[in-house]
Amino acid sequence: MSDPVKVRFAPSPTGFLHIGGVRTALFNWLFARHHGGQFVLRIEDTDHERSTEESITEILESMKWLGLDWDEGPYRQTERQEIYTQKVDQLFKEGKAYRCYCTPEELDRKRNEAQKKGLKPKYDGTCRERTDQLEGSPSVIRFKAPLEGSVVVDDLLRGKVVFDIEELDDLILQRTDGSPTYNFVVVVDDADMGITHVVRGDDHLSNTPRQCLLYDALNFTRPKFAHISMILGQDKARLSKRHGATSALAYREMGYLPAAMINYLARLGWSHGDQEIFSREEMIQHFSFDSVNTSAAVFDPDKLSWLNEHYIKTTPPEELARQLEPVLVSTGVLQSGHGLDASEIAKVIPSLNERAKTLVEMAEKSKFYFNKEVEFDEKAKTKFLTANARPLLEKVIAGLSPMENFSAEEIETLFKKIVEEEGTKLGKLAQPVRVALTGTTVSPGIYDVILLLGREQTLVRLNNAFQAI
RNA sequence: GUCCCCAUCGUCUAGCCUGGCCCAGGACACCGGCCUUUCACGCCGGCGACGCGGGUUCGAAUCCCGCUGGGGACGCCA
Repeated sequence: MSDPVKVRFAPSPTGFLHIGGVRTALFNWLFARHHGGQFVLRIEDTDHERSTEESITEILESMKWLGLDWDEGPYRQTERQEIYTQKVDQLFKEGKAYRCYCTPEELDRKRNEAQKKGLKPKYDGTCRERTDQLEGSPSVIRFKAPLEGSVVVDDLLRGKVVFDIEELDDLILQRTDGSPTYNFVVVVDDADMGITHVVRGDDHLSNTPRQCLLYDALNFTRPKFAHISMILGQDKARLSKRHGATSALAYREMGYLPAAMINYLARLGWSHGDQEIFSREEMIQHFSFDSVNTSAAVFDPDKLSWLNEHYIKTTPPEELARQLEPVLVSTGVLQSGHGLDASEIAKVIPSLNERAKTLVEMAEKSKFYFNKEVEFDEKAKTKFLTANARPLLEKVIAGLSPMENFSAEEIETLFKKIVEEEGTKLGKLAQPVRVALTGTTVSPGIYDVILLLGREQTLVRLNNAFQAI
């Protein structure tokens, strides 16, 4: 809790928010919360071509779902045009920027040529020293960067990273249409918003020296940088759609809990000794860049799944019920407007939370409880609801009907007694009953099922099965 | 191609900064067993790594150099 900290997450709205973005957001958020600082959300929508409103909506929805709350924003760069124009003018007047009339085609050609010769494909400075103004010709504004020396980027995670200025070129600040480019706005915005620490993906490290030069040219103090590693797919290639689901909301649809997602992503690159399970409070308390790894990490769906199972098991039933409810509706187990409240839904959870890896799985397994009509699995029916089962079911019905203390203990005593009388095994009795009550061979413990359904419903289902044989 | 980053079990990681406590610890996955009314859960056990080559040192996973490998950047994308 030393100096005030202000960080930001700045996604571009050109698609859904993916896992890698979430982790960047999370590290920013954790750092801010740990230091009692500010977390800003800024939408980098300077690319008119590809930015969409739907993306913005989805990004906000993802952040909310994951509980990554922001203190300022969401700012949108398209609404801040004025300040960019002003800063470009400033650089222009100070001789730190110039007009460039090279066409994209020309530049493309030069780049290819340079690359063919094995040279760095950078801008050759054709317009850097030109003094004439070509009225009416389209032009961009470029930054007149220093020509020699080196830039030292001081990274919190990697130490001092040195770049030779000769590797850099005069980047474009403003496009032909007058809109600013990323490397420029990011500097202006971060400085203007008072960002103290820029925490972002590794892929931005090589942009950083250019940005440092811009900070210097604009007389801004450079923020501190922390470039976190990227997330890779199982084949060690950059994580993309072909590795499966990469959008945050896709995980919500698949029935993952935000707590599991957050815990998983936090441990991807960050650690605190051998601890694997972290509450939000613990993460915030322990988070530090001192314990953040710099090597790239492979996304492991199995471990995410394990964490999801863990949180399904340990979240209090009523709380989990609130997260399960929309899934019950989306999977069609319940109709919207079902009228059940969380406490009613929560009743099935204790019997299911050790058997479901996701909320979707849990919803499917809870059908027997919410649907009054038993949906029979044909194979289960022919295998277990047989003539042999008839006398067994009959005894269960006879035993359950008058039972005074309708409890698991009493039911168990009854089952044991029937097994003994019939000279059979518990499995031979439990399976037919299970099929009669749930329609399938797989369910929670049979006594739990009976208790859950209640005596009345149990007897109805047992009788139906009995008569159908 | 050039520049930059990275390198411990299949995967996530602890250890590395401040060499000996590490013939390397934990977790996921996998395999075997136990428990058992189904399916799971759980419990117990097993398999499994310091990329390679040079140094420095009494001693290196830990420090230095090279190599190799992986990733990233080089856009009027962000």
